[in-house]
Amino acid sequence: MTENSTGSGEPSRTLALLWGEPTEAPRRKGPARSVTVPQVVDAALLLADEQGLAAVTMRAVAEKVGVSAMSVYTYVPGKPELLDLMVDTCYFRMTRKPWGRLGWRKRLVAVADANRELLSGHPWLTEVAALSRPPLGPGVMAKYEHELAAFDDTGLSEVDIDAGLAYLLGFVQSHCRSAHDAARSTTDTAMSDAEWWGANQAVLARVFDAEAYPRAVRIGSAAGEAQGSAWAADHAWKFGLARTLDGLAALIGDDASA
Amino acid sequence: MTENSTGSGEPSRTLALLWGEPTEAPRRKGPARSVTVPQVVDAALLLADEQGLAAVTMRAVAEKVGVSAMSVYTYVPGKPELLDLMVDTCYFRMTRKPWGRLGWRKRLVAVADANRELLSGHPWLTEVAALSRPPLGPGVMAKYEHELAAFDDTGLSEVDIDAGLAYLLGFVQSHCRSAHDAARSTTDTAMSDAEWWGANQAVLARVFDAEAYPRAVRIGSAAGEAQGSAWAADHAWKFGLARTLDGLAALIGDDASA
DNA sequence: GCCGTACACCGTACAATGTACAACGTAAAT
DNA sequence: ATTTACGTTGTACATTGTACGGTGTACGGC
Repeated sequence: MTENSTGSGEPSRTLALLWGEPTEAPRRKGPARSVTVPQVVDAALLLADEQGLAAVTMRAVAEKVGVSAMSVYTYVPGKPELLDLMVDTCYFRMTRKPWGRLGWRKRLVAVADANRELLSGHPWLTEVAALSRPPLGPGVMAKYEHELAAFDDTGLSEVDIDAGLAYLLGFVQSHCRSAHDAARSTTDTAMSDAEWWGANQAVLARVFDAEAYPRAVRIGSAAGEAQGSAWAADHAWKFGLARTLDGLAALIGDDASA
Repeated sequence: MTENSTGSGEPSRTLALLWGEPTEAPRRKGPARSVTVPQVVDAALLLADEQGLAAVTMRAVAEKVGVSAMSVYTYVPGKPELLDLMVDTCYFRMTRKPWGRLGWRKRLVAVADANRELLSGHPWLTEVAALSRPPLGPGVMAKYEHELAAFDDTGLSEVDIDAGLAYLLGFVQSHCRSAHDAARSTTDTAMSDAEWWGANQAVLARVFDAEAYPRAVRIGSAAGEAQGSAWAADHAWKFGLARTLDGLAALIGDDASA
């Protein structure tokens, strides 16, 4: 195990798990299973949401569902597959309202907002979810289908729709990852931005040639002061989303926006 | 240790390390140090570049520089700080040509290309480098200053320049992260895209309702076939970069591009 | 010249992780 | 009643970051 990467292991076994094992012969030989796969996944999700991805250990999940550590392996082939299931489950539970008569721009804003909300509720997703080659479960498929539909009336080619959606989601994921670990660095060091700046200022003053970095000093402090750190994330969001939509508008041709 | 997060520990100590310890009294009491901090960092960089971030263990670094595992801690407070040093060193070594008379669009393309090249040469950077609150070392500062200068004649406000740069870099990082772990998933499973698809097709055919996901099937296979997987990354790059620049152009006002 | 002290270095040890392995028990199939 | 397949579990191992204490070295003050 090298990393928290998703999507390793025997693929067909993983797929069967993701889709709920439809080949399940209802009667088996041995003793009855004491829990279910969704219970295991839910336990892992609870741990990740409440205490972060690092708290998702096989032993912790096992204890949460009330079995021994090794029993988890009878439900799930290993930790990477468990992560796949967690991701797909999160995707599956997103609410998906039909698009109705909204223009493409409002649709894409809705896609972005929904993904931002998802990643705010499950920050660990930014550390785990791969944009490319995700686990092909029902959640991923439903999400993909629904978000593709947001591009229905844009007139883009199929390849461009795929690329455009990936681009939009890439922005959201990148933003949320930054916002998330900015929030975490102020949280789990128990050190406010002001304190951190104060602690470093002494060293910086001794070592730092302000004349060598005029723009960095000017713009960095301007950006730093203007943004109360909590507000900063919101500003970056509005800025980035507007840029992203304008960039796509240049490709689509803005007929009926607003 | 929870994660490969950068930037923990006593901040002033880290800063002094980053800036090469200018308070260094040249003569000390005990025996001479057998190696130097840059040697330690270079060893770690070599490991990361050649065998991935997971190969950067304190023991491996120690062996590479020829000391015992615990001796590394006399050069570096801990692993997070070592990662900070690695990141800052990579940034510091980027080539920075003065911008001359290029228009803003070409400048931003150059910024994006340079960062893409950086992240291609050091893929582990996408797993470690935080866009927000990076280690304030000389490399980070020089890079920041140089890239801010690319916005010099755009007429943007200071806050917008900062946001615009972050937006551009966010795209590059997001793209390279996807490209990198797409490449890795075809590499380290020893399974080509074709094999992977073949292995999954049987299960998917049994479980998958093609009528439920018309767009996903159509667009997904269109995008999949059109892209020979190696070509896909390049296409996504060109697409995304064009969108990003168009998005910024909508803010800047395109006077003299090309 | 001598010695105390500060510091570099190192071996050992510990807690946490994913998971391989084998023993044990249970319930359906024969 | 015996076989057989499978769920459950305890133990064990390799790997990680790093805390701790011991050992030796070289400089500063006498």
